Amino acid sequence: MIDVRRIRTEYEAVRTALGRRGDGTGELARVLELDEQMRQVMQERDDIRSHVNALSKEVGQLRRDGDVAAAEAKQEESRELGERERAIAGVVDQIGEQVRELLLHIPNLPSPDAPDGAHADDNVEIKRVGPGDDPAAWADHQRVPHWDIGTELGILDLERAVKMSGAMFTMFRKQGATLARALCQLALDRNSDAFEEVRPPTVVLTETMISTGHLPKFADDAYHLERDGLWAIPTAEVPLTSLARDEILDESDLPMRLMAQTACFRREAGSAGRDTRGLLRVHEFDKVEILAYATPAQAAELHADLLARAESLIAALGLTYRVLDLCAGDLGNSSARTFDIEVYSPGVDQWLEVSSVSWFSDYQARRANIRYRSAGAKGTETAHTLNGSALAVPRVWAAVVETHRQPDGSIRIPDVLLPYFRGHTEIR
RNA sequence: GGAAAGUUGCCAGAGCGGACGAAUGGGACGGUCUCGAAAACCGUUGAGGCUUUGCGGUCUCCGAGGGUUCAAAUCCCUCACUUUCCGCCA
Repeated sequence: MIDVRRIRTEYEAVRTALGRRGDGTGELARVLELDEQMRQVMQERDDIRSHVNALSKEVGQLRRDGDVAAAEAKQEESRELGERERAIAGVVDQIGEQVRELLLHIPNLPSPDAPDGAHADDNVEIKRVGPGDDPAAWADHQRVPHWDIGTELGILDLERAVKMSGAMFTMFRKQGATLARALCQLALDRNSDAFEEVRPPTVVLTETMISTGHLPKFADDAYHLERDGLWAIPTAEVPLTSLARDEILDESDLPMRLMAQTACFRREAGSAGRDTRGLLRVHEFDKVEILAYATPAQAAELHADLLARAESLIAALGLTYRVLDLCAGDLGNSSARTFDIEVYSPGVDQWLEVSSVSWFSDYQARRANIRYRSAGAKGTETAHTLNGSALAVPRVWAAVVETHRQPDGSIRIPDVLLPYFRGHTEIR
């Protein structure tokens, strides 16, 4: 949520920044108008309340003095004011709700550092490691899609997953299941130097989904357990961001770094028919997320660190990848700046987005009411939040299997995963 | 799922219609004393909105929401959570 005061005081700048997203600045003018109106009515309400409070004190005094007649006169006066107060207070509340509703739908301001652009095509590649999609770099035995490899080796059983749960659900078996687990374990182990491991709930309240910006705008993308008013999380970002909701952190505790492996659930409502084969787009998958709460001053350095950590994992798995600086028009709703890591996977001959590392400035923290207090300073400030996928299983699983397929059809297990493979060095 | 008790500031805990944003104790911070520290003593110590160049003014918040009243931490209703007991259970 953007700070209303910022809309009030820097209207043009906010409008211009939002304009860079390309999807219009819609209700911004309406917010400004309602806010103006609300402050006026609020002032009026507070004046009446002040008057009522004063009268009530006088009534108390008069009654103690035994002057019942005078007290009753004051009561009558106060009663009339009370009626007006109720009416005006109702208007304030109503406008307030309207403003909040509008604000919840307005996306975050892109960072000035985010490149210009309207579409994914305008994202800026800032780094490439390995051969990427150079056709000369890949052998025929690597040009087999993971669903074929998985079936051949008996490590991926999509048919039975569909029997249980329907299309776009998956099931790993044997060494395939081991690989899925090993990837998560590796991601957690490599970040345990600086991140606290958390195992949060995967089913959460509406308020928890609102805090990160997943609701109210994107309700169609999430699984909803209506009977209990709960939502299945699309990412561990959701519970981890609410961990500190409505709390005031100590500046000395910042940055606060958390990581969690959870199942992630996505309805993929808007992407029917795309990437339906194999593991590229699925309804449920495991992911290790790394997240930080920070002061504004710490944010840039942390953002770079999260990216470096996500990147080093991909590199350690021997995958070829590129890093994209997302343009303003392609940023997620809540993000001010995002770097994506895409792995090139030779079997499917595609760049796969495997990680998204974002800085949300104070957008989520304001929704979630997460503040911090500096030693000695008066009052509190809104914190910043950042997060990134350290490792999302299905696409990385696919890339590992396709990249490391040997001429004899077996899969070489990357060295960093060997500790989790009970002595095996290959999948066959 | 059933029953009982509870939810007040950083913590403990009082208050049970009017002088209560809230006693008291502890903690933390600052000061006096001291070569320094401890002890003692003094002081400060919640969050937020609107307004103001500033001093300040004003409103809201005692789990949440509603109600009664001139006036609610205090009375009434609903809900959530916590603890204990019973039931069920990986």
